[in-house]
Amino acid sequence: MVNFQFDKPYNHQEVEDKIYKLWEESGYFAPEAHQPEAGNPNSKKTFTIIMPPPNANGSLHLGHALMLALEDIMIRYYRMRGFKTLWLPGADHAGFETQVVYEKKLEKEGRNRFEIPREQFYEEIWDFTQANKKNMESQIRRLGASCDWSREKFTLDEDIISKTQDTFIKLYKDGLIYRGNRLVHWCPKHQTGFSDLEIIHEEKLDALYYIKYGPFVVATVRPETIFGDSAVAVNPKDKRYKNLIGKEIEVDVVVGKLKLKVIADSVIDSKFGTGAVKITPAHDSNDYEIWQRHKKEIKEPVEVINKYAKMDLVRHFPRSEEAKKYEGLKVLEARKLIVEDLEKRGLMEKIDSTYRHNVALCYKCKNMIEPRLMSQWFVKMEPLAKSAIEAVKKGLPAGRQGKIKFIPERFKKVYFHWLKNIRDWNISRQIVWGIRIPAWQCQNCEEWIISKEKIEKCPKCGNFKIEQDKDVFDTWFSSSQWPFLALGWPDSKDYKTFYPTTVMETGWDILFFWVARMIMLGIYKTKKIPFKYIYLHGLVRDEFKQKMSKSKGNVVDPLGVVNEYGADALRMALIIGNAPGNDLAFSEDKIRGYRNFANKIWQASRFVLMNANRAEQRAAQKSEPRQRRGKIKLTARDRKRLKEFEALKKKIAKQIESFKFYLAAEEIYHYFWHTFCDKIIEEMKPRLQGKDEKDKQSAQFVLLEILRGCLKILHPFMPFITEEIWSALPLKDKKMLIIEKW
RNA sequence: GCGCGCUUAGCUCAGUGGUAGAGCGUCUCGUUUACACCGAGAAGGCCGGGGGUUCAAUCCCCUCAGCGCGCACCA
Repeated sequence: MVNFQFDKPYNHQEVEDKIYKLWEESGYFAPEAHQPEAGNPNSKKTFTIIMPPPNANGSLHLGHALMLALEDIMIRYYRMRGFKTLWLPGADHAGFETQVVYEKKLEKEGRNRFEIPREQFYEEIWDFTQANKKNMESQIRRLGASCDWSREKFTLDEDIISKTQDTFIKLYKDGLIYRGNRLVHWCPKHQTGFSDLEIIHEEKLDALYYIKYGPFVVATVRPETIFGDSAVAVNPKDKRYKNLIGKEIEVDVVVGKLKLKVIADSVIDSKFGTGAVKITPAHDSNDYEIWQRHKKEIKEPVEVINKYAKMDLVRHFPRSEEAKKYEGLKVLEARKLIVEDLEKRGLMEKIDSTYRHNVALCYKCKNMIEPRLMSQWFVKMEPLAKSAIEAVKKGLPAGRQGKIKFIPERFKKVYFHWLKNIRDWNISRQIVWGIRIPAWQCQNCEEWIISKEKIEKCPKCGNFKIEQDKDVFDTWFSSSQWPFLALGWPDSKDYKTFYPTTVMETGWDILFFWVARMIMLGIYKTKKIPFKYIYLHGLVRDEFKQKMSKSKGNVVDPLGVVNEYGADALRMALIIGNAPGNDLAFSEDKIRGYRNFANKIWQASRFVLMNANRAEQRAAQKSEPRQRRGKIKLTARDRKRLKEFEALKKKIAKQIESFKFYLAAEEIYHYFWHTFCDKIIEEMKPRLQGKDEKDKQSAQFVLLEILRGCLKILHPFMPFITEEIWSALPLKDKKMLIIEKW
């Protein structure tokens, strides 16, 4: 009789932690430890995934669980196929994101980041992320991820910081980074500037004010910016204003009178409003663009709103009593006041209160973005974007590298569209938590010196008052270099062995933030594509297809699910029915279904093993199927069953290799339950009870043979239960299932 | 404004140029010693509307509608 007792029903809680420990102790997560044998056709091939490093500022969510499930399926499959397989885990310091999380914590404690010295603030967040990182790592383990912990990297490891700064320096030397005084998306709450990607647009109902403006009437939603106006613009073809173009006009702006030029620009739509627009280059991005084109005609931008989104007027209108009234008012308060003042003076022509338009908001706090003129470091994107387009369209010319492929393909279009219309990237952030920009400025002559080392003396004017830029990089600037930096570029063995990596698997929501930029900077630094495939998964939503969010209270904690139903069930629930790029509806019913499936596997295995006799067990110890079969004569029907199974195996292999995990998982689920259990086992029952020894042997052989095959196929999807059952199979010199041949 | 996606059984979704599929749910039956986290069976769909290509369309093309989403410097 078989020498094991399976619990009934299957108890994942007793199995999962134990199995993960065994894997980890075995060392098989590292490519060195599962070194494929010679003679294996795949033994020289590598399969590499760099794990998108989760933010070390909280717990894992279902999106992480999906990412881990997908990547672990690939990794386990290719490991079992004899590839040299590396899955490199990491953790992200996640600059701005983490600082915001930490600031919220400070707020609860009644503290504020601006009261804390920079170094102390950094230290505190460091400790905070280290604690979170540990927690996160244990959560990743709970989900069964077979990643190589010995190679884990953190985005603030010393070498990563240093090499990120090197990239900045190289870009600067190549003329791809410049210091630009430009209009930047500024969040008054978070007190930092952003790139174009960190703002969102939302439609809003606002009033459109028609203001008498010298000889014009201009329409604006932001009358409070009138103090900073630099010009008035019309369309060059607009007959109404033709003879005013180029003239200077005088405008009453309550706190004083402004002398402004009338300029012509073709972006002005003569049908909108009155066809005349007041131009405020310091506080509006359109107006800024117009200023860029008409610098010689327009007077310099005047900033009348400060970084707290409050009025800052008096310095521009020192003699005006009215200006004092406005000083320090918040933008909306100032708007109310200026409307009143304009009305008092009879300067308000009319107010259209039904105006719908899009406003820019901070993606994090959803407060209004206040565009500000600021000096920041910008990356010139066009040349980088060009190579990134080529890498997907034609492949890189260097070293005949193939094209990067998208799964699903439709994201290619979105990718191209973004890259073709790309604008320069502001990488300066006015926060503390991140990699310091290696740039120094002479406080005397304002010269910038780019250097990782401290600069003592200005090379231009000889002054000794030099200060380092207080800003840090946009996190995505370092993240964009992650694949090659995490592998120890440029001379590590890992980099040489595993780069370019095979698959980049991540959410489509960070296609621009991360994926596109990894391709750009990867090619720029290494001359190679960073990965061959991009697999983009969708959002995990709740059972009603609602976005999960804390405020809605519909967030599902993956660890809670693991505790109750097991990691294997969770993985199946995340994979099945989830085509790449599509959002997934996640429900408790679904997980329950796959928990039941786990039990089904358990029970069927129990049955097969209880019915395998000693002879069969001895035979099963041989490694080759033909040896295993030995002298057993199979019936025609049994041979057919085995053939069917071989065909299924091939089909599933093909599905996995073409990234159709949702199909592969469903296929094996269906086969195991409704063919193996419902048909094969059922038809074997009378034979196992029968008197015909030969027929019995044939039946026993087929059952065991298909079971072991199913466990292998199932293993990438449901690694815990399959490994546990595998350990009970009667096999001699058995390896762990994780490194068995698929 | 530009672009993308979706519309198939009550729900969530697969799918293929040749008379419709899964899971969950529903209904009926069943306590056969692997499993009630089970088994046997059933009901349930003009595959969003219209047009076209084709011997044949849920699948290809056009168009309309509804929903969702991305990008975007129109005051």
